[in-house]
Amino acid sequence: MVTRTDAPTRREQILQEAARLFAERGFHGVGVDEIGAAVGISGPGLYRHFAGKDAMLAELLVGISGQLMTGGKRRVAEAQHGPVALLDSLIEGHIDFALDDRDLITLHDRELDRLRDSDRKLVRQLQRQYVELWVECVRKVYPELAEPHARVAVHAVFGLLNSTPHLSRPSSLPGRAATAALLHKLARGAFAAAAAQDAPE
Amino acid sequence: MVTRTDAPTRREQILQEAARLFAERGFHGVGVDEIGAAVGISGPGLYRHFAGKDAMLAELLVGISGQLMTGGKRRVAEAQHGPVALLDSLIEGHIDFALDDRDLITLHDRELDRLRDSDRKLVRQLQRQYVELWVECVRKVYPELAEPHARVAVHAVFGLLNSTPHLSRPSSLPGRAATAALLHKLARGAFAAAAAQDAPE
DNA sequence: TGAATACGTTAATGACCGTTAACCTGCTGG
DNA sequence: CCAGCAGGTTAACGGTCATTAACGTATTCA
Repeated sequence: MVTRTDAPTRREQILQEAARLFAERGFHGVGVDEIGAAVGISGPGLYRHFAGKDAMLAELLVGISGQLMTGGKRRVAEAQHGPVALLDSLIEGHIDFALDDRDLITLHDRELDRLRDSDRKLVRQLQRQYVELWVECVRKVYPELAEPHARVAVHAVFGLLNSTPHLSRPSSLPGRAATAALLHKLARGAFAAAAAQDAPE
Repeated sequence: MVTRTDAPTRREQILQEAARLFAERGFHGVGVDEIGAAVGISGPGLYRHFAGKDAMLAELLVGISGQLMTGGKRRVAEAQHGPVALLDSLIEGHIDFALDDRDLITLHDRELDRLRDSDRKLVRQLQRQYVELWVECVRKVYPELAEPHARVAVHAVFGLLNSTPHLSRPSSLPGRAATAALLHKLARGAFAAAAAQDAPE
């Protein structure tokens, strides 16, 4: 992991606050004045940094799917201990993202339809590729699992891993590490069950 | 299941179309004129049936959580074959809902924050009770699972089961029955894995 | 019959909000 | 030293949109 020591640029501040607000109240539910206020400048000042409100959302969503996709590809490339270890690595990466960037995860599947056509296409393409990464890996681990089933299972596990934002604010959570471990087990268990032969009645 | 033979009232038509539109483009992304047009009347005509746009969303969300809660309680009351069968019954009920009322499931965790305080409180309370229903049942099936873990697992499984709206339109799905069966297996597998002792390295 | 009621209509109102215009200030490099 | 740019400001414009007003029509029923 690359840890940054330098201060975030104004642009980055804006993106972060915009992500928080969009996640809280929805894209249309937040005004540019509020986003400005959140970083200490006022409404129209944002236009020195972004072409418009849409552009902020686009940059956020493209950034998210790109990051997921990049991380996934890196893990695939670095895989040296077989498909099982790779699957664990993918799961771990996704969990880190879900736990550390709740706002982005929320936006990711909530505001996609508010994008311009071209941006939406790009994001969807990245998402699809990311899914394919997982599907391929899952099918190597569980060859008996038919492809359409594997795809549904992958989507379902994404839903499972992305469920953390729905938890009442980090209150009585078992602690970040324990939560991550639990989610990991849940995901692995789901895949394993999908692949298992139907149990006799 | 109670099957209705009589035609839906205008009110119900409106609610259904509003649900579809809200799910597609978000509460703030849909105008009252569009909702009206979807049922063949125009904008302000809706005010003969609802106090306002907010009221429609409120009725939808309260209805959803109420329905989930009622169905859950009924299943608990009817349970006669032990906790395992009850858990299966709860899972089955939730899957039916997720597959048959995609729009409502989508709204359910996307637009909650657009509600008036009192309505939001009511919905959240119903949701919490529904979760508790599940948590109790899960803990009977897996007594070794600590309560906070069970709660996280239940939320995660909801995310898993609610993932169907994210699937590209009912295209290459394995068919409704097969999808339901697969989701069921995934959910059971996830719970089982949560309860299993940590596997030795 | 005829009054009330249910269910629409179109036009107007008023608020909100994204965006642009016009203007200001301080730093920075030639 | 001053030109130019980066990064702000407030005020104004224009469109969208929920809601209300005012009005019409058919059905019901006493």
